[in-house]
Amino acid sequence: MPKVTLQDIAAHAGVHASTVSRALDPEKANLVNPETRERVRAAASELGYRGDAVASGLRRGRTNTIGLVVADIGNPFIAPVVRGIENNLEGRNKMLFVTESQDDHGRMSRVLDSLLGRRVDAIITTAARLGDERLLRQVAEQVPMVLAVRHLPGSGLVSITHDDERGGRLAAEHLVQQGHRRVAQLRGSDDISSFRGRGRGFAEYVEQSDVELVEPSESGRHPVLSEGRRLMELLIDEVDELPTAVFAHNDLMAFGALQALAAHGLSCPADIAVVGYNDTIMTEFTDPPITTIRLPDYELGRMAADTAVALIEDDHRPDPPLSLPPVLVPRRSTLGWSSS
Amino acid sequence: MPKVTLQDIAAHAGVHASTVSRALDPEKANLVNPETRERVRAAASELGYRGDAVASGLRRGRTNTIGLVVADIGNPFIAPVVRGIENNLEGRNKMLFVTESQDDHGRMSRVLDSLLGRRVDAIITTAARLGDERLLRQVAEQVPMVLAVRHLPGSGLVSITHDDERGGRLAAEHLVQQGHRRVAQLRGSDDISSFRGRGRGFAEYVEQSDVELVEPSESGRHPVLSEGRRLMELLIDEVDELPTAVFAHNDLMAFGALQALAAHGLSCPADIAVVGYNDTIMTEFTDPPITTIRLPDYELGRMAADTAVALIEDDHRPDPPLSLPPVLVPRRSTLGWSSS
DNA sequence: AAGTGGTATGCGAACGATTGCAGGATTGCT
DNA sequence: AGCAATCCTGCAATCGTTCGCATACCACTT
Repeated sequence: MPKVTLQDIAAHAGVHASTVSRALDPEKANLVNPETRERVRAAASELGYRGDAVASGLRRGRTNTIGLVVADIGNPFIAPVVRGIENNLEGRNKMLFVTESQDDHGRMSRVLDSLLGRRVDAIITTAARLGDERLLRQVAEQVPMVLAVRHLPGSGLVSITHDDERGGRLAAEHLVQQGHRRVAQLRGSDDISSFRGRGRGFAEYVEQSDVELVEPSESGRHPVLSEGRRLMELLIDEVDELPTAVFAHNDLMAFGALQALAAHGLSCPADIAVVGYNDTIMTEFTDPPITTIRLPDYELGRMAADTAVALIEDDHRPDPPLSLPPVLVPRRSTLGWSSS
Repeated sequence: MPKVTLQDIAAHAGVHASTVSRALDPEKANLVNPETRERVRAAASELGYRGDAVASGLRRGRTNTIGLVVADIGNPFIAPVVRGIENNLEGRNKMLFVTESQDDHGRMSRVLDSLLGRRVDAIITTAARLGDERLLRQVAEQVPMVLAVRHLPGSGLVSITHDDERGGRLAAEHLVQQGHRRVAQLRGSDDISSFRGRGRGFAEYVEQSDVELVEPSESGRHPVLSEGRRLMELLIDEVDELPTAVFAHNDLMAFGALQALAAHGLSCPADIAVVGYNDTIMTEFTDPPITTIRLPDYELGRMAADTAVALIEDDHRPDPPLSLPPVLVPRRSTLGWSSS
């Protein structure tokens, strides 16, 4: 089957290609005589016509595509965000280019360039890191851009994030309520806004509650299991008196902490309670199941897509940077502890 | 910044646009005088030229894009496959459209249509189900297509999969070696080739080893936790004598089975050993950790991309349908059992 | 009969890059 | 000096759609 074009239909229906174009465009179908319109549509479906989005994109200067840059496609927290974006776009018949920055500035720069070359109508990225400001702002001058999940404070870029400060506070609140008087936190990477938010929210609440806060001397380089274990070990080495609870900046690190505790003969929650972040599916399966913070990831994805589309359609930015509320999910890793 | 075109560079460098096009195309750069070539390149980078992939795509009939259809973006087994594809393509400066079929034939048909309209150079799908043959074959006539992970036996479509039959056999072999004489399996969806393969490989090996095979009267509708639990309950209800080991068609179902066992006061592995499939990260965290089958997902993604590119470049299909070898990862859910 | 307004269609020039063809300039050879 | 080969560049058409403009037709009004 050689591809069938507007010309073919035009010939088949005895009209000019431009008429076919109009007849097939819902926006302009009213400009063409109902009778011809029907004839054209019949011809189109008979020949199996399928518009050429590339040609259309060139002519209109709108491709109906959106570019997405994520740090790591394999990251389980990100998948629901991507789903949210895709599902939203599918309904608007736009398509999504997915790329990976791997938390590498150079690679980020390259994929952004590729996306611009592809003439995407907008770019969404969940991969922003402190230090990317200049690059991202420059891109944002050329195409509507939305920061999702991670944002860049003070950059003026449109963003839609989880309220991580509140998430950190929820964790602290929960621990304080359980009676803990000395708590610790294991931080994720310093150059990622979402971890900073968690850290700030947690620390602020703890301080204002007159509870002691201890921390290891380092932050996690990457928010992975081994880093959780390492930081927990570090903490055990460094402090004189152990905390009775630990807030890990994500579930993987929480599990790493659990391993470190076990290795030192400490039990959770009896000796030390543990809170994670993200409500990854694994938190239900661990022993003990881990108390964690649940985030509306899918919803965030949908909203990021909404925002991108809004930016495309009317070039004005939605006013307040949006942030979505997290929820605490209590499980045995904190519920079994009791001050004695 | 209004976009800069070949014309702009041409004007700036005092040559014709076609010369600019040649100078900038690595393939044809040798056709143009080294001196002019330099002048053109200088002008291009000075003006910040960035080719228009849309225009180029229209003219060349090649968009350097590939479409991917997955069943569920959130599925943790799929993420590494997507990464493999994306990482491979990134190096060839092609981009990936990602779409979701949600295991729905109608939706699959719609997204394939969209992809065709976008003039992708090839389509990769990990979402093929029995019953999709006609649709997929029809699409394959219009654009190179690769089935990944799931294939359609007898369809003649190019595919690259895991060797699930072997995976099933590995599970059986392991259990038989451990001394089990009566085993069961909890099947995933019937209309997905990878589950069928597991089922066949397992059953064949079990039979030829003169070990008794019992199964619940149903297969899982979706391969999820609740189905694993349901099938395990069903099995416990239905059989006179319980098996001493169960092969669940994926890790989630395995964990569901674990829950059902616990609910009936049965312990794993002492009473019943459990094997999962996929080596999802959760299998390490459960209690007990679950023996499972590990698959080279990322590698499969890379190879799927290779195959797609090969099909694009020379239209002949690589001869044998490829399938990649799985590996058994033994953990406590089977190692602690012993015949008495 | 001339003028006005509306509707339905055709015409042709874009969008930006690519490429077959042709021709001008240069070089080498006899 | 004459001729061919080689190298480099320009010309113009093309990919498939879209859209501003012009035009043709019809129906009314005055």
